[in-house]
Amino acid sequence: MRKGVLEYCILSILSRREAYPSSIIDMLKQANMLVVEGTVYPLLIRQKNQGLLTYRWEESPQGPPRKYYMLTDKGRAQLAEMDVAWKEIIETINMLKNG
Amino acid sequence: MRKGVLEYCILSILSRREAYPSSIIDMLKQANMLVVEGTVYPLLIRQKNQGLLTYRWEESPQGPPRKYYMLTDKGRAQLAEMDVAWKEIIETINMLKNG
DNA sequence: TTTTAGTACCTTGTTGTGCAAAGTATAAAA
DNA sequence: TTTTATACTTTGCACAACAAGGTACTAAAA
Repeated sequence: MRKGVLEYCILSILSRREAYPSSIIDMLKQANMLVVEGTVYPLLIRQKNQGLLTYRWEESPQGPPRKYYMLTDKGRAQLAEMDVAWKEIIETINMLKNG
Repeated sequence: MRKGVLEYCILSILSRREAYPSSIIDMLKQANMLVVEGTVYPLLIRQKNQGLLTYRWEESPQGPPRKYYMLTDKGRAQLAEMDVAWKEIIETINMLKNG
């Protein structure tokens, strides 16, 4: 069931602060939202191509440079829509369960 | 985002009472969970093949006979697991949004 | 100076889900 | 007997998630 909400999770994470893919994966793992690189990298690229995200390179203290992603205005608008949609889904489930 | 929770929705509907596919689709539509036949029929067959559902034929007052689906014990157990998983997903989203 | 270890980003091929569209079948009304 | 309404089913496509493997940069160890 977690599958469908991944896009929402990533926008939510980036709404708090910019982050690079490896750290996003770590955050999702810590939140019990297990995912793998092969899922997250293409998803970030898709969201960037939709104009929801943008990024900048930054040198790392150790290792190769990091690609810091952040929300665009369009991404913030999309997140606001998804906040509404998410509440509706929760309502819907409650309705189906309780009548 | 609705996509991933369809299986859960159907088990939830059938936990209240048995139902035939056309009426399940109507219930989902009324709950703003828009779906189409080409999604629901294969899903019901999948859940039946997994042993989560069973069905019986019943004559309709008008039109062709209806295929009434109902939960098996295994289906009820699966639903209980999904109830837990669903709560966890809601918690996870909250955590990602608020830290 | 070459190799290894650690970190980070990316791609390819497979699988399964959701959907549009078309198809089959029953029953009753026109 | 054709149409209308209801109901179940199948086919082919598109795309998302994943496993697995690949590329590349940096620093420390050999």
